[in-house]
Amino acid sequence: MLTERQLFILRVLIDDYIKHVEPVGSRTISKREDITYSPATIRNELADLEDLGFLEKTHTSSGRIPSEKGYRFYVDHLLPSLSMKEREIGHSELLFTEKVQEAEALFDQSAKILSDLTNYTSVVLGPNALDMKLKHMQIIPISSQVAVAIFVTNTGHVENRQIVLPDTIEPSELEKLVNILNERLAGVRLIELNTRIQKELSAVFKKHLKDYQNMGVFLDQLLLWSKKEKLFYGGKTNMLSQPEFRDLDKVRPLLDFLETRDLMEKLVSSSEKGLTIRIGTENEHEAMKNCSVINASYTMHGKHLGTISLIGPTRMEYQKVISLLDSLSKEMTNRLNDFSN
Amino acid sequence: MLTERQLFILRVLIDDYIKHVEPVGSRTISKREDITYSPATIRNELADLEDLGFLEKTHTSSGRIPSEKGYRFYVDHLLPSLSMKEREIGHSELLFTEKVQEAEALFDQSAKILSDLTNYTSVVLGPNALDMKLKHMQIIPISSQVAVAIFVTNTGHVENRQIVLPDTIEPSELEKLVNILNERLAGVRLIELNTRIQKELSAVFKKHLKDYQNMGVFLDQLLLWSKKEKLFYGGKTNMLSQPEFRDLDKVRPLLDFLETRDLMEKLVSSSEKGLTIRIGTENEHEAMKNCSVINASYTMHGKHLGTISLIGPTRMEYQKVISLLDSLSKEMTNRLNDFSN
DNA sequence: ATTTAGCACTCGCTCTTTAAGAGTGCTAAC
DNA sequence: GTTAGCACTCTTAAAGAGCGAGTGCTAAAT
Repeated sequence: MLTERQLFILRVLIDDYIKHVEPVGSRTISKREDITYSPATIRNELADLEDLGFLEKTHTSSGRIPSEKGYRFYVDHLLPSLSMKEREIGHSELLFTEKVQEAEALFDQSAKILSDLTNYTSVVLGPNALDMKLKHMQIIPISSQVAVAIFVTNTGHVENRQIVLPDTIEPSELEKLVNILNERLAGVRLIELNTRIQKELSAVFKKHLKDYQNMGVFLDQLLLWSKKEKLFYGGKTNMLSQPEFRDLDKVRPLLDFLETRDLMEKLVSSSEKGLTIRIGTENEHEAMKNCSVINASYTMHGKHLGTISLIGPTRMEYQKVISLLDSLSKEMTNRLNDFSN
Repeated sequence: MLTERQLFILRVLIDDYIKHVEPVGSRTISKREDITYSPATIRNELADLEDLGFLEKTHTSSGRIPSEKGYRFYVDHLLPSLSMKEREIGHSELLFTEKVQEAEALFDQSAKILSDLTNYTSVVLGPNALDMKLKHMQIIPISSQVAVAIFVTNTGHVENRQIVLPDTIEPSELEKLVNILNERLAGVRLIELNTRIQKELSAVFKKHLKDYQNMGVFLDQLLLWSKKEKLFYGGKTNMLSQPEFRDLDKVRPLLDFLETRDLMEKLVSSSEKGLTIRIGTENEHEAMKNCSVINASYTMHGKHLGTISLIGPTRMEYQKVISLLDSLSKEMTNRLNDFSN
């Protein structure tokens, strides 16, 4: 268990390091007005904190920098109360240029705003369209063999794909099929269409469709969902201006990471509501070992839809960033719910 | 006018510089087997070529590097015949993983292949969907006030947007409107829909639609095209491994440029068929002053659809890249035309 | 009239040395 | 328990030496 003084010193040190991005020595800390101990005393405390794993040295006679454990402790126990939150909230409303009409524009702008305000990189993970409910579907033939299948969701999202029409299928049959699907499956989440069809509609098909046999492959093709959630970026290159990434060999993996969809999706996904912070190796990827990721989820009618995330160096300004992310995700939630009125 | 020998030396020098990315001195050139002159002679020629503006020095006693004018001359007059082209062509067919079904996947893969093969950055500018012809349109109400408008083109592309339904409009009227549009405007390019309606359909509307007056704003909203051509990237971060961009302050503007849609679109657009090369400042942007851009257009039924482009340092391997780009754009053209069979 | 050998000279790089500065850990005194 | 003092470590920046690549010019050779 840490003493009051240790807690205090740890917090002061991390605050200072976050601000100046340079190892902090005992003298620097002792210079603060609210500190009554001498540098020597502080040195002793620092040595203890280092032994406990909260601090590190860059070399034998350097000042201290926070370790990953230090940051974790700082984030969990030492963050100043989010009292300044109020001030920021007023802000974020103003930041959206004019009124944002479509959800995509909202996501895009949110990411941009966040990265502009923080100078870090931000990502918004869009809602998974496949979780939306089918409003209407349609198949529009393009040529004798190719058609476009279109699915409109209750949220106004449109999924579409090209499909190959089997030779055997007749236009009238196709129409019947579409009618059945629309009648029976409206309101079903896209992702569930497949199972619902198999469970409930084979009888109906058998009754109304002539060559039901050949339909199987066609239906599979029609309902083979592949698209992933969309990602909206802000400040992709901001990492380049962070002092700890001044080195090309260190930024490269990071930028490559940002460009790799799968990794980003995994990084930024979080089923949890609210706010999660992952520090350094907690992100479980080499390229992210010097970064922290903060995910905040936005919702619609209380349901988790997606996340807005910030990626920055481990010594990011947690306090500022957290309150920002918190208010921004709430603002997104508000606006999204406004859309649906 | 340059002498034979000057031409020869200029070409050898640029070839060497492109290969080794280091200033080339007289000794290096004289060491080549097919050179019979002494370093001193070459020094004289080099001085002349420098006076003529084809070469530069990095400092008073360094070897020479090509100037922008030098590269331009090299590209225009000195490029070895594209005899190796044949060899590459066989290649590019094989490089596509399995069969590519949709156009988007083709563009994406082409960009990836190109950047993998060159280690530079590549961009494919997708076709402008607004140049495609309307196959079918539809308006699907989501709520009492919001609807989704969907336009399917003859190429199977789907454009969609959300629109606000005026209170005054009745469902039956909406249906009529859509029917009229589909009957009268099938085969018209999306971009032209607006003018066609204004020119030819006002009479029809007046006849069939009740509140034709209020329709104006609604139609404007419906046909307000904003989407731009899509961009597909490959090797976005490849520039980081180019020796001339080892410096962070030099890459930063470049990467920022790559992320700026407007600039990229302008950079990569070219109405010309075939292949265009822009070197350094010819790209008319500070961030691109040390880069060359090569655009190759791909077509469908002989019509220019879009471009596949390569962005690399001015000392890129023009020969290799040009032949690659040439065959790749042709391959894209082939495959696109196959789709439409 | 070219071409070439020779040579002095210029830069850029790398390596070493030096000195200054920041910071630590330890000891002994307060 | 706290602190002053001090030896020691490590980093950084600056200065200087030496090397190598390359040039430009001159004078001789072809």
